[in-house]
Amino acid sequence: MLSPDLIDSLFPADLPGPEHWEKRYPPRDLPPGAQVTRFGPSPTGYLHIGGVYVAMVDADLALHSGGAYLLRIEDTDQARLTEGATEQFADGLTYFTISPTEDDLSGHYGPYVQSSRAEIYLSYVRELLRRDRAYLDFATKADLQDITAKQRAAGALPGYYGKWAIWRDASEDQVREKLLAGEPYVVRFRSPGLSGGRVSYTDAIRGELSADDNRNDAVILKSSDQPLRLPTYHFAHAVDDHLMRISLVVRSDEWLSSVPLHLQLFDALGFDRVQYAHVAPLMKQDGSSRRKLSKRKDPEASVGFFIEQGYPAEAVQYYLRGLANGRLAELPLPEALATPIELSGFNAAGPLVDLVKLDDISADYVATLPADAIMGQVATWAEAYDPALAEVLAAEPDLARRVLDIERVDVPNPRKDLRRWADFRPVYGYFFPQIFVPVTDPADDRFGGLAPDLVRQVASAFADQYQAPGPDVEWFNQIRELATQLGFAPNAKTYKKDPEAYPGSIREASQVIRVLLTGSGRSPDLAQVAGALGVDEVLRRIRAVV
RNA sequence: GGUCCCGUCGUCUAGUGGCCCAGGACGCCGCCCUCUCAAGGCGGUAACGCCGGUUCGACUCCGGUCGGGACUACCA
Repeated sequence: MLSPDLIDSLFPADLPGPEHWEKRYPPRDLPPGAQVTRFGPSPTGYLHIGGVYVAMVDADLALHSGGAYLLRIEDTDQARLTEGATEQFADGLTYFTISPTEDDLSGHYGPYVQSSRAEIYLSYVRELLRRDRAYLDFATKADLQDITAKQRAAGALPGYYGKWAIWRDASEDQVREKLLAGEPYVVRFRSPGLSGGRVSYTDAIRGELSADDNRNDAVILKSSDQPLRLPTYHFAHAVDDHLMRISLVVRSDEWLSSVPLHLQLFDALGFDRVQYAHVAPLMKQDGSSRRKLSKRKDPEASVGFFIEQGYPAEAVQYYLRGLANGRLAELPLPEALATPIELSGFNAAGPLVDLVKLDDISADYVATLPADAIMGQVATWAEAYDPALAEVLAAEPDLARRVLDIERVDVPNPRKDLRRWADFRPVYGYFFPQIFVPVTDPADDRFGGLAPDLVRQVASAFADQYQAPGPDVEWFNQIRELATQLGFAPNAKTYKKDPEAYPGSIREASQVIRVLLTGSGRSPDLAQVAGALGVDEVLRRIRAVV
C-alpha cells in the first residue's frame, strides 16, 4: 500500500474529494418509477443508425416515465477523435427528433462531455488509491506483450491479474524509483475477483444473467504521459452514471461481458449499482451468416445514409420502434409513435435491418401526407442534396404542386411512389423540362426489349396524329388505335392466349409512350401527364426517338 | 482457446404446456380490377436448427449438440 503522501503528490493539491461531487450532484427529485437514461456516443466516427436506435429507446423510456434523458459525449479516446463528429451526432439526432431533456445550458449534472470532467475522475481515482483499491502500473507495452506471450505459452487466460499483474504488489520503493525516473504509468483497479468466483445480476431485457467474476485489474486511468489525464470507458461509466444519477443504462450487448467489472467498480466506489438493459445490435446479412451492421461495409449503417436519401424521420422511427418492440410494428404509425417502448418487449436476438421493409413503411407514410407537406420536405431536402432540383422547384412551384396532386387528391388510393425525397427526381422529375433527359435510343432497356423498329413506329404513328387531352378527346384511344394498326393485341388476355401472334399487347405499346414521355416505366395516368406537359413538349419527347 | 449471449417462414415477429398439422406484417408468386404503370382487392408460398429427456400432451420446461454473435485493448 502506498503512503498517503506519495498518493497525494500525484494529484493537484486542491483536488476535491468525492464528498464534494456527491454534494454537487445530489440525487434527483423525481417521481417513483421515473427513469433517468443517457446515450453516450463516442465521437470517433459518424453516428451509427444503431446509435439512433438506442438513443430513441433512451429518450422514450425517460419521456414516458417522467424522468430525464441526456446526451453524454464520451470522448475519453482523444487519439481517435474525429473532426465534426459531435456536430454530426447533433444533426442526426435532431433529424430524428431525439433531444435531451437537459444539456450544458439547462442541466445541473454537467458538463456532459467527458473530457471536461477530468477533475471528477481524478478525485475518485485518488480515493481508490488511498483505499488501496487501485495501484500504479508502470508496465510498458513490451512488458504487456511479454506477459501475453507467456500466458499463451502457459495456456493461461489472457489479462492482467494474479501473478501476471507485475505491479499489483510492487513496493513503495519500486514505485518511487519509477516516479523519480519520470516513467509514465497507468492506474489499475485492484480487482477483488477470486478465481472460480461467479457473479449474477438481472438485466432488464434478458433477466437473470451470470458469468465468471472479473479478475482482471483493468486500467481505470490512462497513461500519465498524456496532456489530459482521462479514464477508460469502464471507470467513466461508473463515475458518470452515478454522479449524473442515471437509473437505467441502455447499451448494446457487446458490453455484457464487461458487466462483472462494472459491478466491482460500482461496489468499490461505494455507489449503488445501476440497472442495465443490454439491447441486441442491429444486424446485416452477410452471405450465409449475419454480423453487426458495419460502418465500413454498409452504407445504411450511417445515419447520413437515411438523411441523404431523404427518408422521412417518422418512417424510420416507426421502423426502428417496430424492431425494438415487435408489437409496435403491428400498430398504425401514429399510435406506434405514441405508444411507450417497453424493455420487456425487446427480443434478445439482434434483428436484421431490412431496407425493403423500410421502403414499404415509408411509401405508406408519404402517401398519407398532403401535397403541401411533401413539397416542403422535398424542397428542404433538395436544397442540401440536389441543388438543381431545388432550383427547378423554386422556379415552378405551381407545376410542382400540380404534379404532386396527380392521383393523390380526392382518390381512394393515393399513389405510393415516393419512399424518400431522393425519389422525387426519378419519379416526378420528367415534368420539368429543365431536368428531363429525352430517351433517344429505340433499343433502350426501358422499352422492355421491344424491337427498335417497332418502338420507332409506335412513336411516329403517335406523333403524327397527336391530339392533346381535352373534354372531347378520348385520349387513350390514340394509343389503342395505333396499337391495333401495328398489330398489338388489344389487351393482355388476348396476347397471353397466343403470344406468337402479336409483338405484344396494348400494354407494351403504351409503355413505349410512357417511357418516351417520362423516361420511366412507372408514372401516373398518361393522359394527365400529357396534359401537364403540353403539346409541344409531348411531341418533342416522342420525336426524340424517331 | 476461454467466458457470456442468442436460435419460429427469405426478413421482422406472435406464441409463457393443450386455443398451433403454428397467427400477422414485409417480400415473392398467382388471380382480380383497369384503356396503360403503379396503387388497391383476393389467394398462395414458406418456419418451430438437431438429438434426447420430463409430460397424457412440448414451439413452449430440462440436458446435450450444432450454428450464429459479442467480449477477451491505456477503443468505446
